[in-house]
Amino acid sequence: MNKRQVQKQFTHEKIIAAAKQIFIEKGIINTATAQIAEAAGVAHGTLFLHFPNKDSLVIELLDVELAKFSDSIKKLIVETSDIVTILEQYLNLIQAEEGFFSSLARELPDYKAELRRKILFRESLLREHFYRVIEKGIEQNIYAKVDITSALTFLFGTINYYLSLKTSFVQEGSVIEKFKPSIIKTMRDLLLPA
Amino acid sequence: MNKRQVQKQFTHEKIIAAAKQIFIEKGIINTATAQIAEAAGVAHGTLFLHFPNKDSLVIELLDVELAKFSDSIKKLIVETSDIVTILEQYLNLIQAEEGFFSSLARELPDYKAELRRKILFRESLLREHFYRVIEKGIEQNIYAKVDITSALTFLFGTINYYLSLKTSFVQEGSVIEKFKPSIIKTMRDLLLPA
DNA sequence: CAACTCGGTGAGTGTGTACTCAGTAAAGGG
DNA sequence: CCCTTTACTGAGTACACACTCACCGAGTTG
Repeated sequence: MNKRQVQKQFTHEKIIAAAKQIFIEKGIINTATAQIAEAAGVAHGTLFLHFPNKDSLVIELLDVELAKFSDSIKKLIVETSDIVTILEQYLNLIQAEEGFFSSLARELPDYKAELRRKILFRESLLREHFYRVIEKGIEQNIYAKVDITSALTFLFGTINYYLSLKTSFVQEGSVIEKFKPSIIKTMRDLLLPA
Repeated sequence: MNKRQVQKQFTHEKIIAAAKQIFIEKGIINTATAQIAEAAGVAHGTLFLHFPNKDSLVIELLDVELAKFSDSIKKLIVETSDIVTILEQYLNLIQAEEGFFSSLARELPDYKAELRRKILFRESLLREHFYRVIEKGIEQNIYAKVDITSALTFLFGTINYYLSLKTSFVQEGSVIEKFKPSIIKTMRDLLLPA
C-alpha cells in the first residue's frame, strides 16, 4: 500500500470510529453528518467521499460490529456448555455494546429496512445458538426439560425490556450490569432441574 | 356554548383525531404538522392556534389516551380477580392501542422528556395494579407463591419485545393477537400452583 | 346594521441537515 | 522536474419542516 492508500484507509477508520462514538452518545437520528466529520477531524465533504450517504455509513458500522459480536458468541458457545457461564459472558458482551445496539434498536422503526433486517438477523443468530446449547443440554440431561421457546423469550424479552429503560435511568452505569443477577437467577431456575 | 365555541372545539377534536390516526400509521417523528392539518381538513396555521407546538399536540393526545387506558384497567381489575381473564382483557386493551403506544414507545428515546415520563408513568401504573392483584391472590392462596417481580418482568418484557418486532412483521394483523396464547400460558404456569 | 371580535387561512420565514462541487495541495509517474 | 492523479476541503445548495403573521370573513354585540 502506498502512502495515499494508507492515508485513505486511516481516514475511513477515523470516520467510522467517530461515528460509533457519537451514535452511542446521541443516537443515529440525532447525529448530524457534520458532527461526525468534526469528531473525526475531517471536512464534512470528506465523509461523502468515503460513504455515498449517511445510511451507508451506519450500515458499514453495523456490519463491522455484528461480525465482531457474532464471532464472540460462536467462540463462547463452542468453548463452554455451562449455561450460567454462557449467560454471564453473553450479558458481558451485550453490556459492552449496550449503548450502540440498544440505541440502534430503539431507532429502528424510524430507520431504514436494511438496518432492521440486520438487527433481526443478529437476534435470530443468537436465538439459534442458545437453542442448540439448551437442546443439547436437555438431551444430555444437564438441563430440565423446559419449554425452550419460553425460556428464550424470557431472556430476550427481559434484555430488550431493560435496554428500553435505559434512557429513563440516565444515571451512570450499565443497565445490563444492574439486572444481570436477576436475569441469571431466573434463567438458571428455568433451566436447571430442581 | 355559542356557535364560535362549538366550531372551535370541533376543530380541536378534528385535529387530535387526525393526529392519532396518522401517528399510528407513520409514527410521530415521521409525521409533519402540515400532514396532520391536511388530514384534519384545516389550514396548517390553524393547528398552531390550537396547540403552541407539535409537542403539545402529542402530549394532549397522550393524556387523553392514557386516561382512557387507565380507566379501563382499573375497571377490569376491580371487576375480576381471575388472572387469566385479567390477562386476556389486558392484552385486548394493549392490542387496541398497539399501533399508537408502541410507535410512541419506540420513538421515545429521540423524543422529549415529558413524553418519556408519561409512558413510564403508564407502565408503573399497570405494574402497580398487577402487583396488587397477584399479591392479593397469593394471600388468598389462589396463586402460587411466585416471585412477583419475575412474573411481571416476564409479562412486560415479553410484550415490549413482541411490540418491538412489529415493524419487522409488517404483515397485516395484530402482533399481540399472535402471541397472546403463549403469553397467557406462561403467566398461568408461573402463577397457578401446580 | 355598523362596529368589533375572533377563529381560520396559507404564503412566507428561519433553521437544521444531507449532500455537492469547484478549488487545493500533496503524492505518484514518466 | 513537470504533469497527472487523487484525497481532501468547506462554502454553497436543495429540501423538509416547525412555526408566524397580515389578512379575511363569519359571528356577536349594542
